[in-house]
Amino acid sequence: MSTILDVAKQAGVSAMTVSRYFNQPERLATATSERVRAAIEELQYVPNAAARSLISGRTRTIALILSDIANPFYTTIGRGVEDIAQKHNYTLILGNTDESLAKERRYIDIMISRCVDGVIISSSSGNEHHLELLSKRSIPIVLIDRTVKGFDADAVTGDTFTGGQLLTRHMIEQGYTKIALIGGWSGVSSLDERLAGYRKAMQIAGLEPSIHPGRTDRQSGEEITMRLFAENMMPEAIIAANNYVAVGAMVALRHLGLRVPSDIALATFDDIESAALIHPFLTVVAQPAYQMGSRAMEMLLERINGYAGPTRKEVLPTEMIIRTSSGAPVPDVH
Amino acid sequence: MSTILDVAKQAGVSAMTVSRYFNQPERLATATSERVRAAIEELQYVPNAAARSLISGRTRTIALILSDIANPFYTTIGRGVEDIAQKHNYTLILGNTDESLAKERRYIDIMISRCVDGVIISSSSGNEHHLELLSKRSIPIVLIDRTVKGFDADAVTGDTFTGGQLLTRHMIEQGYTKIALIGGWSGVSSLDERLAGYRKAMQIAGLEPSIHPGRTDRQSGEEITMRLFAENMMPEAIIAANNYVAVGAMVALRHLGLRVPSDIALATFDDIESAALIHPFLTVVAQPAYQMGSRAMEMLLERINGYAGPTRKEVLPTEMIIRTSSGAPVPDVH
DNA sequence: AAGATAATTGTCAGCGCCGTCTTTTGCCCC
DNA sequence: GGGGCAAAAGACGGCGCTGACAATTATCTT
Repeated sequence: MSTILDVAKQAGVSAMTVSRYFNQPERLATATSERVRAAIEELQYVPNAAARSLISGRTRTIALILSDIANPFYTTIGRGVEDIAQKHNYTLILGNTDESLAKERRYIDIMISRCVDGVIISSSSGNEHHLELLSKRSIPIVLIDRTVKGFDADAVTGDTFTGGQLLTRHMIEQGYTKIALIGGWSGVSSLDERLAGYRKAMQIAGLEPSIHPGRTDRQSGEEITMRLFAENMMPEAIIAANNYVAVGAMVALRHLGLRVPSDIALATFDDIESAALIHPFLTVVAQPAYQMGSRAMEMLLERINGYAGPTRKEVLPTEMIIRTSSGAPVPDVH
Repeated sequence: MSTILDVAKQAGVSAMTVSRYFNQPERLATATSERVRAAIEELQYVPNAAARSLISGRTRTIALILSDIANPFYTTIGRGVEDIAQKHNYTLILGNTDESLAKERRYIDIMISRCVDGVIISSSSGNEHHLELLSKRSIPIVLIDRTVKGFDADAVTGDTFTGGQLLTRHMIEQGYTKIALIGGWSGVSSLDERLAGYRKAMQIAGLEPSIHPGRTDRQSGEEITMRLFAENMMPEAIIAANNYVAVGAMVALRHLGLRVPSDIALATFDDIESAALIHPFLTVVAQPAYQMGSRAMEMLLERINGYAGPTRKEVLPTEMIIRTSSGAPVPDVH
């Protein structure tokens, strides 16, 4: 609407003086400052961010790129990122990729074009090609939840290898021997780690792994579970690659008339907190999603503010929460 | 990094020609076009969005301002908005207000400063003051989930008055007479409507309403429920103002050693889909959150693209989903 | 083949703001 | 009261891009 020049005219000063009102207020005489303030208020002037960042090259904007902004795990991450961003006067751009590399690629271009000051991304990529585009332009990146092979950057992840191992061992301790791992695919670090943890625990126990990859969404969990029984695999326990796969599995099991945990045990990764509070049911390896988000944002801010040291890989501890779905006696209401 | 001038030099043309490559490609000779394309590729040129919008005044950005981006109801709305935005090449800025008018106000300034092309907002405001700032600058607004008294704008809401009435009547039909409404506060349209629906149903049945306002978060639901029993109100049924309040109520009830629905019935608004799929438990009045989001974005796009007709108020139907928490015999697994 | 028309490309200025440098003003001291 | 200095305010250009118009080239027409 009104520009800096309008304000200047109104206050009877030069545009530069108005600019200083915002950027170096201590350099203005009190009387001038007050005149400018009044003019700004009267004209309801708000500086144009585009013009500012055209000069500064900075936008006080960061991008958060996730595969599904409706998944409680990611929204909790988002909440963590936003809280810190807001505290530091950064604005958040949100991108949803649906695990599509093409969409991810598109967002990268948008981020470049918009000169975001930094990017937090949970990349579906096995290779690193896209992300190089950002770092080539020295846009700081923090990887979250998933690392990318061959691409070195700050990263915040959960210790999902240990989580996978614990979860599998827990199932074994319940006396199950036919334990199937369903959903997820190779190439995505967090899923690979879960898989590795599962394999290790199975191997130690001398059990045959039974791996059924797919995607990470609900439908995939449903399909794989249905297939499992259609093909007469009849596992005694299912470990789902993530929360949505578990939800899909539950739907399928109900469909099949199977009761959890009496007919079959189920466990997964990434807690759905609201569901657990309503009804503590799913045994999970929970990752500290909020903390992952806030920590990632903090690390990004450090980079934005000039930290140029070696990349940092923060692996946050995961926590196994035993509830009823895995068939264990639950010590207490959690 | 590289500017349009670098590309122009590289391709041996003027900057304007490069600009046309993006904006009016049909006006370039094929050979020129190809030379420009090559130069762009070689330099990995990406146009600077700030410079563009400085001229055009448009940013292909819209803002989504919600009270809690981690609440499944709002994230589903967000997903709906994002899907449509992405399809039309719009980028999403996210704002989280925690029901704070101050934060809401701050975001409004940020939106103005960033020249967003439109705003979708679920305002916590009873009065309309902030939003006028946007409309004064002719930034299109679509209200979502909540309307604002005295402020006329396009709006997408759920029919939560009818929902509230149905839910209350449902409780009454289960034979409950002491039915408490908890959480939420006056001034927020969607909560007021729920309240009105509740009142009406209670009145028709000749029952005494029992209203215990608060906030919309989990903690509030927990506190109010605890207080209800501390003060010996002993309701037979609780209707929570929204999903998070219900989650809080569940936590409190479990704490109190009460079983739902045998000791007390519970129902609420806004489904938590993943929770329901894991375990169909909470009776709810569900709003079509995804559709609300996508519809709001579509309406916003129409405004952005010049629609200047009268404001539209879309009230989407809600659906009562009867599950076990309300004590009704559940017809079938839902 | 000259003039007219259309297609293609270029020039220049300016969007709103701020960095840099220059000018003006106010103040102090002897 | 004038010289010297610091504080305060202004002038100017340019960030990267595109709109409006101008200039150039190609394509027709008769």
